[in-house]
Amino acid sequence: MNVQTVPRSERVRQQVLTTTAELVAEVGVERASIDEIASRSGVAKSTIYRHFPTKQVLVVEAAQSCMHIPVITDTGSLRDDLISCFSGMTKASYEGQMGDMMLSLMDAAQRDPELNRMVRAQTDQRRRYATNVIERAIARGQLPPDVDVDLLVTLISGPLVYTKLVRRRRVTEELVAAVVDTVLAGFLQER
Amino acid sequence: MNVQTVPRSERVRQQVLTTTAELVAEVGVERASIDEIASRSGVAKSTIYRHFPTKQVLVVEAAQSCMHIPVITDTGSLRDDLISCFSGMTKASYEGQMGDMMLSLMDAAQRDPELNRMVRAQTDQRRRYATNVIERAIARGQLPPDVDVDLLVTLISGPLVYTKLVRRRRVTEELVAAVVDTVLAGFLQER
DNA sequence: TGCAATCGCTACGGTACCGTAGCGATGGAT
DNA sequence: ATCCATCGCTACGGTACCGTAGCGATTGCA
Repeated sequence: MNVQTVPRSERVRQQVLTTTAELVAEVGVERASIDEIASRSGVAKSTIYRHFPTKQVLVVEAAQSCMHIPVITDTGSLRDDLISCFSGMTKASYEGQMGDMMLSLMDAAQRDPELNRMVRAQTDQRRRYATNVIERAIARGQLPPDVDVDLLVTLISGPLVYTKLVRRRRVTEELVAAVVDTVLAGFLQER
Repeated sequence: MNVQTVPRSERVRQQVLTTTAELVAEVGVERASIDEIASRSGVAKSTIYRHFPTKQVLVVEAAQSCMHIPVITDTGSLRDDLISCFSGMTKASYEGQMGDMMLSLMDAAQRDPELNRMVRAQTDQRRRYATNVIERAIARGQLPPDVDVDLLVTLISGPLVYTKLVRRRRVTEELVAAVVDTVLAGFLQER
């Protein structure tokens, strides 16, 4: 059917990865067992071990496979770019499957060096996106050059993450806008 | 030695609870086993089951046993009260043992109704403390009466929780002050 | 000092999971 | 149509954990 034939091996591999992500989202990293992944995915356990040497590796790859990259805009308006940036990151990190996996991944990362590197890399990447947006605004003179960029990023990221992971509420576009507006107002006034 | 003799039963019970908290802080809820708690605490496994019917109950009680209540001040200064309030809550919830337990507790709470009730009760309690401080300030006319209290609490709590749980950095008194100052500045200017 | 409650110890049955192995079946490229 | 890589299936050894049971030892109060 496909003009571009997908290798059988790759199909199986993807099936295992998506099933793993589903199960981790449901029951967490620790309670997600290879046996369950096997029976759910229809892929034999032995086949899973032919693709992934261990459960840790499988979980890490599964998590990576469903991390989307947010789109970064450059409209010239700091406010709009920030809202767009953080809305995108929220969708990518805290909605759907990824949202259900996040807490368990972060917990497991406290004890699994491999997972830890992945989670931290992801966090740093997110912060870098925001930092870039802010530094462009500084270059345009929309923010004073001595602004505490790190604090600014934390002040915006924090409430969104907190709303999702601690309060377990949806992070709406309105919330993102309210957070950005209030924080920017605070930063612009304070000096 | 003690004038007030502590019942033997109570000593053992406390020993089990503190050991459980320690182990959960180390390896998380899922990997904390009764056998390990028994050998670490020096309390026999059979004795543990004489006190706690199941592991879930034990974990819940252990977590509750090391939740401290922050002291709430009322100095008349909104800024100072907020800083004091959130510094206290940070110490109580995100430092020491509790800090190491938090992520795993929140993750486990996603699947354990008992734990979930406890974590949410704790979160709500924290928010109520902050809400009270803010409403006192509104009564004093230090904030406009139509302030979005919920958003304000989220804007302050969020960055602190994010700093601790996601970035895994210490929440310093300076950070609390910087967050409170910036957020308050944003709220006071915005109208 | 005696007695009843409580404890520690050891062992057990049952379950769930990990990761491996062997073998027959399948499927897709040639 | 053939053939080799890949798969599914079943079974296994080993480990870890849960929660229970029985019994002898200890503790602390009377």
